[in-house]
Amino acid sequence: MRLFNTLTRREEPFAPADGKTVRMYTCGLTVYARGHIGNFRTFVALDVLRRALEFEGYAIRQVRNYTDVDDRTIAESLKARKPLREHTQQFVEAFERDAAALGLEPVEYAPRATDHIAAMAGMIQALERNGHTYTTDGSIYYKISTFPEYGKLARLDHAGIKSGARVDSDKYEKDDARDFVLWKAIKPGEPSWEAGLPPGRPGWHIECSAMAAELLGELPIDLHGGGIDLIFPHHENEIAQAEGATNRQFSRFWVHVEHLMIEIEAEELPSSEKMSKSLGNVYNLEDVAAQGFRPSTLRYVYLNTHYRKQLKFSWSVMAQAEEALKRLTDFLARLDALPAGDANPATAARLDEASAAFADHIRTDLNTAAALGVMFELVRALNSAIDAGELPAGDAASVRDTFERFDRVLGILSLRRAEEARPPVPVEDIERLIHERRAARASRNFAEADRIRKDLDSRGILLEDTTAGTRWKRK
RNA sequence: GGCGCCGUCGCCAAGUGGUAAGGCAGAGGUCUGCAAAACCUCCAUCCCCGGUUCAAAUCCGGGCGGCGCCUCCA
Repeated sequence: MRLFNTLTRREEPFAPADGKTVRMYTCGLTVYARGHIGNFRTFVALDVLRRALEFEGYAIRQVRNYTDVDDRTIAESLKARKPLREHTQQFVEAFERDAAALGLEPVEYAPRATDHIAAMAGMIQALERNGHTYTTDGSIYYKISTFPEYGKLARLDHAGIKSGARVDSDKYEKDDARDFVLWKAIKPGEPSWEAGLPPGRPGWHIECSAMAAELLGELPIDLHGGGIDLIFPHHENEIAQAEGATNRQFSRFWVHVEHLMIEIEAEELPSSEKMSKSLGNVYNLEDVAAQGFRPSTLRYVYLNTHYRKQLKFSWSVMAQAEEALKRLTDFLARLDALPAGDANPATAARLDEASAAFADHIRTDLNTAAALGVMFELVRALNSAIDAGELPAGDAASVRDTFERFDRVLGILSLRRAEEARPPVPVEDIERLIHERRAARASRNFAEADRIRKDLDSRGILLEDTTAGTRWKRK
């Protein structure tokens, strides 16, 4: 497996340190609002990474956290006049629903930051012992000047950070503009913890360092991932914390996923901007459904672009993906109606070739777009073989196996299948109507046959007549 | 102002030194009660200008355009 490592800005061979289990930490959602499809691009990309590593035969121990205490979660819970925990709970649940809808595999640990305050306090105390901190007005800060390697991930030099055009908006007093807060002093109306520190609450960055070390064991962990916007300051600060506290490397590999972009309307020149809550240009899974699309289609859109490239999202792209996905599922459905006969030796060769090419692309920094291309080339070859009468039923199982193997990494076909299992019309009704329509067609009552098809069509079910009978699918 | 990424067919998108994957859309054809699906054929020389090389979409330089980070952010 070759992966692009942000630490070195190079593609490098990746394997877990112990050769067996990948210990990975991926930054999750800040639960002050429902996650949008830009957030989920990252989560799906990291899910594919997880699946690809499993495909390689590794076991996985993954942490994906919920940030449930920070300025925004607190502000929103105050606004909603709800306790912090209660307010964030609904977004944790929404995330879990959305994640399942997009076919994300469950992770081993999905901790909420507020359940791990003690681990954070412990790391802050270790940083104090190592001389990396100072306290001002009850808040504890990380003194960057004590960590010479600061900036090694983001590759920002000190001068660059200082001369930034923006003014630091943090209200707390810091010695140096680059210093960041580890623990914020208690403020009226805000939740606080003690945990052996002055009453207060954790800064944003400490949770990830602390939970990674607590849940994944000895540092360094194998891999840390997240959205590209987290490189600085979040991941840079995580490194300073974990390495300052333990004097060990934090993570061997860093993987970052590019943004999902959305077009800016009413601009003469084609331009776009990242989807983000602060820009107010977000769509979530509910909006996707309202446009008539299923989560599997979105997952396909995600995989059609390499994870390190900005993804140009639009509803037109979704419609294109839906058609592409149908081509795949239509092909798989054709496999059910193959003529009897023993396996054709040519099929196995074709399958092996495609499997090798597919694995090769996935192993090369997770090139899912190229891997999809392999899949479609195989579909065309096999469709041709069916038309030529060269793909007998004896080949069906191995063909299906091959696509199932691809899908263990992509997670698209199984997701679509799960969606199909809940069609808008009960399956018994569909089958009854197909039966009635067959009788009508047998007696050449085509008007009635067409009426039944139109009726189902209006309810979201398409009927297709094949030599092996009539089959149905969702629109 | 600093750091970095990107610009490939109408749309989405692989390819990063050896002569342009794939999907969608489109055109023509085969098949078909109709419809669909499928198949066949057609459909780009890679933003512009220089340079390096036997050979460049791929490397270098300069433009033009888009985007991100430097502040909360997936």
